[in-house]
Amino acid sequence: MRCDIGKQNKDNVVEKVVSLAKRKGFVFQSSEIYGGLNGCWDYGPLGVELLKNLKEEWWKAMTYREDVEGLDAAILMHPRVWQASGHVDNFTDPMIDCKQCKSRFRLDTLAEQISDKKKEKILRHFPENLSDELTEEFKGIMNSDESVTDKFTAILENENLSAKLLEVTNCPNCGTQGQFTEPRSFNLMFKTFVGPVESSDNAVYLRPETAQGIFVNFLNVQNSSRQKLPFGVAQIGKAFRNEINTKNFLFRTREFEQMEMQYFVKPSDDEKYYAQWKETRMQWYKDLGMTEDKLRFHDHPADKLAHYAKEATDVEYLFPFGWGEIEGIHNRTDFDLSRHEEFSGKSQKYFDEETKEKFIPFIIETSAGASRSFMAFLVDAYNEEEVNNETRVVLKLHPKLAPIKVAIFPLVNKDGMPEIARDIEKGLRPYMKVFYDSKGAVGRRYRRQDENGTPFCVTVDTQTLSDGTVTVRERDSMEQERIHKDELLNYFIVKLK
RNA sequence: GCGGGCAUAACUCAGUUGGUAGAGUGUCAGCUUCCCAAGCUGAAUGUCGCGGGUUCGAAUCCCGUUGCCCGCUCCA
Repeated sequence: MRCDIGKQNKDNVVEKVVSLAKRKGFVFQSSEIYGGLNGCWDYGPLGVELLKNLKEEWWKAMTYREDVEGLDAAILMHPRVWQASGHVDNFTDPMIDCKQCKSRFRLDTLAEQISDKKKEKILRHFPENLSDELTEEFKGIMNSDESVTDKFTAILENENLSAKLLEVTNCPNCGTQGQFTEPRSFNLMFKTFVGPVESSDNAVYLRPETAQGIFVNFLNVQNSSRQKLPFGVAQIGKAFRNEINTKNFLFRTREFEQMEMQYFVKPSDDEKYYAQWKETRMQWYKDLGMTEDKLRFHDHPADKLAHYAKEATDVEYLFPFGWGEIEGIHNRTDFDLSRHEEFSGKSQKYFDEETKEKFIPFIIETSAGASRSFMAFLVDAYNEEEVNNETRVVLKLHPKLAPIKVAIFPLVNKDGMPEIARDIEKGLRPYMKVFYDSKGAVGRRYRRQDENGTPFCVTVDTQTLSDGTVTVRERDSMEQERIHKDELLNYFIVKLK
């Protein structure tokens, strides 16, 4: 019972944020007037500012330093890139469902869920009912030196034998036989075509990650920037994955934006820089005001690492629906550059002047989700407070992230106050995103800005007319101080630094 | 992809046994207001997600579809 109530409250937060996001212009559903497009979202006037600020903070933190260069690679890349990266082969998940108990299994891990004894038994009886041709294929696999699990998996992944084996395999969950659906294969990459003709000869993919654009430019960047190891290359850009399920607002979408930095190091330095970047990246979220208690590392256990990784951890944020990854930090070893060297035939080695050694660098990857961070910052900022027996909705966004930095009001819309307020607006506008409002009661205007996350409101009142000072109201504390209008620009520049 | 829930104004929702839609909030215009959203007057807004069907008549019943949420699954 208590659980259910808790869940309801949690769900409400996401719903409230989605509702607020639409109402105030942060996020709209893609193609909404046509009924929407699954898993795609548009950023509205305030959302695009928040997203831009978020990316800018990342860009400054990650590239305004001696040892990191920026890059913006094309979304479309040579198809061989994705063969080298492993995405063509590994980015697919053939899956089956048990019609009886509705359990779903990945074909490549199904064998692990069945005992060796059982598998041997199934395989022993399997040759029955096979055509001669298939029997040959079957024997070929069985005569290898692989483990029984690998043999079983090999047959499951064999186009001709798979269905036959599934017929005689029991569901690991409910034990029912012969109730598996056909394996469905999903390649999570979006495919399209270069040029006017749609044929497999000119198929290309929308990149499923920005990282490969960095890897293939490793030597270009290194040569042109004269960088020496260790150094990094950073990039912000869209990536696309044809996810089976989209979920949780901006958290799992088919089109999303990444902020990735690949740090090239001597192989012997990998652990040092992996640890260093872990801390640096975690601190970034904290510095931008994300609640510390809702941040943690989730280290990947050694047996669950991706094929390219030696070490991996996620920076996770406690969303209303649970912990979710907002950034991955990986030690990718020399996997990527070695693969590209192999597939392109172009040496990717680095020559170390000091030791006179030639080697392929290791890569420490920091891969942050811009869209996911956006959602995390938004959810984290959402607050409802009781003020004078009323609920105040306020987005406590860090001033650096806030879409609008300063709102400027005349206390009343007469007596020369609007003119002064307009002058103040004009003076600040070239330096920061400002907003002018003269409509309705001033309290209402304050609350409206609270919902937008605007950290400061300037109000021109009667006293301004005589001594030139205005009130500056701070969003979170709702406290005011008087500042001379000519000091405002400096005041805010310091506050927003 | 499976199962469940939901879909009515910008937002949150109401809509009785089928008779062509309402409220609150918000928005806009004006008045009032010297500092924290509920003062006054007035106004705009919906082919009731979309497409079929049943019916004299569908927001309401049936089928399909799309989207969102939850669970499972998945997330190299």
